[in-house]
Amino acid sequence: MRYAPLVAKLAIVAELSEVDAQTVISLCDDERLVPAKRDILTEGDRPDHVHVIIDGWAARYKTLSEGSRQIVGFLIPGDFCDLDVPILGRMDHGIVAVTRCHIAYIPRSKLDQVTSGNVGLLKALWWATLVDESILREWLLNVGRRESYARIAHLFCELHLRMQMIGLVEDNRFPLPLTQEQVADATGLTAVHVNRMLQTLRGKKLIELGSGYLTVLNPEGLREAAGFNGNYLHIKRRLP
Amino acid sequence: MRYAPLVAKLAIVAELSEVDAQTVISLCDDERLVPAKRDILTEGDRPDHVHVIIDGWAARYKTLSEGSRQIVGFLIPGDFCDLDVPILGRMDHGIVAVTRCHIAYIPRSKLDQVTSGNVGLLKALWWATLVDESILREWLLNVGRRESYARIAHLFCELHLRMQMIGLVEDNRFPLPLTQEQVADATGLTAVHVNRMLQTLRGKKLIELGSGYLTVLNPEGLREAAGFNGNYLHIKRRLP
DNA sequence: CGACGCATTGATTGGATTCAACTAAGGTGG
DNA sequence: CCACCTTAGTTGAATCCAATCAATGCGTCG
Repeated sequence: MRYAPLVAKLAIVAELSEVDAQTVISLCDDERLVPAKRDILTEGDRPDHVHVIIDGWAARYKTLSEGSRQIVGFLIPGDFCDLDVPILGRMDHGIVAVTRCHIAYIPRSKLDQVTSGNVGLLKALWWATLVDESILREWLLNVGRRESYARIAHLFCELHLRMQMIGLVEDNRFPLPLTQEQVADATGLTAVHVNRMLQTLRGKKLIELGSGYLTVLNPEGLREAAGFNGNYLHIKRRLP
Repeated sequence: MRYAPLVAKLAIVAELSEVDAQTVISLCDDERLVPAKRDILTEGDRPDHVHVIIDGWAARYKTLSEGSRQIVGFLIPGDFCDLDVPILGRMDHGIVAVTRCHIAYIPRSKLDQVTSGNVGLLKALWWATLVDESILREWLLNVGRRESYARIAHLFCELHLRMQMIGLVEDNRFPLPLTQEQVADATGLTAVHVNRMLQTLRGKKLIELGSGYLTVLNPEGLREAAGFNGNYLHIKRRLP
């Protein structure tokens, strides 16, 4: 059901009782729809809600004054957009909806109230933000030192694993609603070059990509091509 | 004095009373020396102390199996190495001493004890880790989308500002103990190319670099060359 | 002194960008 | 219902920024 990704994600680190799960779900009663390509949050914003992706994909991004864009993270169902705002004060980057998104708006006060009485849940939220940070380090390695081919393979390995964490992978196949330009912006390449590298990935029978889905034909081969090691995602529990 | 950087850094977000400052300093009584190029922490470690740089420079890094290295952050006096370990469980990257480093080893229990009774200090620590995350996003933009010349300029702008935050800049001049290879590893370039770009930066009279010091001759010019905007460092107080 | 680390310079190569054209798919409105 | 338009993906050719390979200078330290 629609909150399964969020609950599954938190359950990776926290012991969630049935009651806890219901508590989390009850926080998400104010849900709003954001169309694709619309900003969910803009640089400089001081939101007073915490935003959680219930359904759809979004991307954190930063831009250069001359116009080029770097995507600094993808947000999938169960991900929090702005847990850092109460401490940092304002968004230092934007978040844009990649697909149409269902977003839960949780009043900060309500969240504080729940977490102040539930250490496990609080820790799960910190875990989520620290894993985001760890992912950023890995992305920096990816963009800074991996060749373009491995770079794209690595991104796919990560998304594969993250989608698995929230139960959205079946037979190594999962929704991947990204355009080649978005992949380019995430990997520091151009769309044209991404296109070419995708073709070599297809040519080597590692992946099948099209109509919004990615099938990993050869998971071990893809990991090898990427030099992928998932430790940086800090998954503490066996995946379903 | 030797703890000034640490206190200055925390004071950027927290109201530190004289007593608070003394409390923080008293945490640092177990200080150890790490020679240059030695690992302070290695990937996979599960340290039971929190490590704080009292003096010297260090670098967070990740490596590819084939050998190339990406520096994912520089640590200067006042910086914490491993605040995330209690939540994540283990280091997902290494930290190496760039210069000889004086490191304070704070027992985790002792830190917990102090922060549990001092919300301001706790928030300051969270601020520090979230700013690290923000810096990572900016670095990703830097490596992914800025041209090599601007990339290096941007790094220097950031280090300039961060050194200012902890009171180590005089007349736009501050210690910069990095080799060109280390700058290369931080910017995703090669040492040879860094060398050439440094020369153009020098040629344009933006910087003077040598014998372990960087002088920013033209701060505004350097910021412009870099497309630098310091908001991502989330400095909430006027600098001294 | 010799060895080593670091900085510098030149010549060459190559991976990725740029520019441009073209196809395919999908949605919209007359 | 089909002409039109937009968006995404694909392909080719030319160009360029940064990497690579290689050699040299220079200071420091054992």
